[in-house]
Amino acid sequence: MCVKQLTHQQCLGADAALSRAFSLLGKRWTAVVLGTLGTGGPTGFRELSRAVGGISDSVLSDRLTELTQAGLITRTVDAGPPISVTYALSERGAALMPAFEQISTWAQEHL
Amino acid sequence: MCVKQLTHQQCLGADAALSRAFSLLGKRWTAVVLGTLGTGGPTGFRELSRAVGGISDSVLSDRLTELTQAGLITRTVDAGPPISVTYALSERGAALMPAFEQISTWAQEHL
DNA sequence: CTAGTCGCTTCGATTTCCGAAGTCGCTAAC
DNA sequence: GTTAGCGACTTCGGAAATCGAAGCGACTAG
Repeated sequence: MCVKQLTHQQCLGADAALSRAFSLLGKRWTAVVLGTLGTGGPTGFRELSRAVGGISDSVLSDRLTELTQAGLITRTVDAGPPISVTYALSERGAALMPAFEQISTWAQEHL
Repeated sequence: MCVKQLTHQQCLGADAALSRAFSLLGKRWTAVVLGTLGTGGPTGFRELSRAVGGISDSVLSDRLTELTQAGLITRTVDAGPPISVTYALSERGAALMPAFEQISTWAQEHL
C-alpha cells in the first residue's frame, strides 16, 4: 500500500497523473525552461537561451512551442520594429512553481 | 526579479539546483519509476515494469541502475532459490515524494 | 518434459537531442 | 552605403537516448 495510507485506486490515479505530467516534464529541458521563467520573469528567446544555458536553439524552440500549446506559458509578439517576442509563465505554469521550489530545495541538499 | 522576491543570487542558485535535479528527472521514465515506488512500495523488476506501464526492459534496467547509484532507491537481493530482487525508495528518494504529490495534484486539474 | 516467470542483457531500428550554419529584418557604427 | 551584431528562429547531419523483440539461465508448476 501507499506510504501515505491512500486507497489502491487513489494511488493508481496519482500515478497516472504523474505519468501525464512527466510525459512533458520528463523531456530534457522542459522543467528547466519553466523554472527559469519562474525565477527570471518574462523574457525573449535569446535571453532565455542564455539563462537556461546549454540548450540548443532547436530544442528551445521545440519546448517553447510545446509549452505554449499546453498552456503553461504565453507567447506575446510585439511587431515593433524591431519584432520582439516575450515568453512568460501562464497561471497554469505558475501553479507548478511550488513543486519546482521543493525539488530545487531537495536538490540543494541531496545532489 | 523573481516572482517570490528572492535575490538574484538566490534565483541563480535555485535554477542551478533545479537543473541538477532535472538532469535526472528530465530523462524519460525516471520520475514515474520513483513515483510508482512511492505509491506502490517495494517491489521487483517485473512487477515494477507492469506498474509503470509502457517502459522497455532495457530502459527500466538503466533507470534502476542510475537511481541506485544516485542513492534514491535501494536494491536488495535475496539469493533464494529462486533469486528475487526488491527495489525500494531510500530516504533520499522518499524526500522527493511531497513534490511529486504536488505535481500529481497539479496534473489532475491541469492536464 | 513443457510452459511460464523472474531478472535481466543484447541489438537493430527509431526517436530525440545537439551543434553548426543559415535566414530575414532590424540597429549601430564608420 | 557598408559592415557587424543581434533577435527569433529553421534546417540538417551526426550523436545519444529509447524502444521492441528476442534471448539467457535459474527456477517453479503441472
